[in-house]
Amino acid sequence: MSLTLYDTMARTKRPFVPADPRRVTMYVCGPTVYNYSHIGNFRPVVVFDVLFRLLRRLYGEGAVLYAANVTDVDDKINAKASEEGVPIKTITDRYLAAYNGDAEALGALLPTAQPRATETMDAIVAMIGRLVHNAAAYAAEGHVLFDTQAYGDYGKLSGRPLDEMIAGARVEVAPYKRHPADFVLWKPSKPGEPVWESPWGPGRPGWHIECSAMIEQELGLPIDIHGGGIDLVFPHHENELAQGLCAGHADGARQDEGQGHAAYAHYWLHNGFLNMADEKMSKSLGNVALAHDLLKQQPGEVIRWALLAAHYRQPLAWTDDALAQARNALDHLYGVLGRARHIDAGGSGALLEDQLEPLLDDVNTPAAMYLLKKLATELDTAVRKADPNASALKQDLMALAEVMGFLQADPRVWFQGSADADLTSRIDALIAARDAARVAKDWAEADRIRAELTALNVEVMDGPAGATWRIALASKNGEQA
RNA sequence: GGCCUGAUGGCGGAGUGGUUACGCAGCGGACUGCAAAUCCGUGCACCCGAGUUCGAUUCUCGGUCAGGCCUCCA
Repeated sequence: MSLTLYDTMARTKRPFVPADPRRVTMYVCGPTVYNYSHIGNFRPVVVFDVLFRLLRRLYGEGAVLYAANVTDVDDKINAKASEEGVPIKTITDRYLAAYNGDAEALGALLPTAQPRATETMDAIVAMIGRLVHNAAAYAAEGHVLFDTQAYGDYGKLSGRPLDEMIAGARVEVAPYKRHPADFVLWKPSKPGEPVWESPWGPGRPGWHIECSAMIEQELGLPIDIHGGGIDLVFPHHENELAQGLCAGHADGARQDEGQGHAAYAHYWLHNGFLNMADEKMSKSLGNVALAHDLLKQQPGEVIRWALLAAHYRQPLAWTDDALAQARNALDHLYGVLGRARHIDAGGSGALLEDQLEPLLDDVNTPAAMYLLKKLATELDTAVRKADPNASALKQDLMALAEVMGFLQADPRVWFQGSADADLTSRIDALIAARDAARVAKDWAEADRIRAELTALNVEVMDGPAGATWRIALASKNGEQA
């Protein structure tokens, strides 16, 4: 059983072979913490969480190192801090906590490392120093710039040869740049902004260098997998790659087979965008939906399902209907689990190859979800027929669900939704009374009680083992259940 | 202007050189005191043109449309 991943550099799917199966490394570009992140920002969080879980399943929990950075030095952070009249740490701590809270609600495991730029400053300065020493960077007017001419393969990842980019460049070129494509490694801080010491004068790092330094510090180069949104391919990842290689830590400049390229990351993975009405969701377009707000209206698992409903490289349209369908699918699965609650899943939880297969094929979550639903239907049938296979089916279902980060809640709790303990016991009493009326064939009373439950927004589902209930779906126009 | 993706039924969404998964919605049936839930069955699609091929939705080329990147945007 082997994993295949689509590598942006090779522009094709390649079998995944870690440099060291006892130490598999993955790095994903994380948030700039100056505000709440929108739901599109969480697509890579959820997608790479599935890959993280899958890798842990394949190589062992302790064998996978997953680092996701936190950019806590940035113009927007400075602006927010001065607006509120507080230190930047107040801002970054606040929004990092919110981000991690939202990620957790979406069922994402915490990465094994979450380095912050402010805590990586020594490594950043050291790496810039090596770039200058290697003549791959130069200081000019208080800035240090990466010399793109020093790296012959610049543009290879994104498929943009340097000369073409100059032709299409629309940006005004700063006078201190030797070449228009050169990018900032270090720059002076403006008055009042946070500042760090460096051999080139006080200032702060550019964005790209932070990721390379963190990777080197947290994971060591080269890494197995580097992930992020498709928009980061250029310039961010192109620049990371260039500076990372020229800083000379890739000892022996290992050549990747078939890539003809010294290694920085052996596999580059990029997720497609989440779109709002056919357009990219972005703050500048003003069409954002904050994960923080969505999580107040829907269980995180519903949002997670909707985020994984399309293959990670495909664009994903974000609509109310997608959320409703996600809710529907999960209700179905939890319904099956509720009916199978007396079945002991037992066993080792080992996954058979054919169950993991969709995920092994470039993390094909829609195909895996289809399998999840199929297993659930089989389990439901087996439970109804008292088939002894039910235990094995439940085990298979739960094992696949765990790798995908689904179905970890108790079915009863899932359907209770927003009901508190008080309401829950009241509903349970009504259900019991109605069951009694039904046994007595007092249909009028049974229907009266059902009407009462409906008024409480509770749906009743009769079954052989007695009635179960759930809080009804929020209506489509977004009302709270 | 340059570069890069994508185009599958009413909607969502996989996949394939030769009967096009599946979900939702629709329709029919089973079950049910009635409903709901569940189960079974069923109708509906591969952007256009050319090429390669015995055969193309799948491969190649061209076109159209849509989206993205070229601005420290997941």
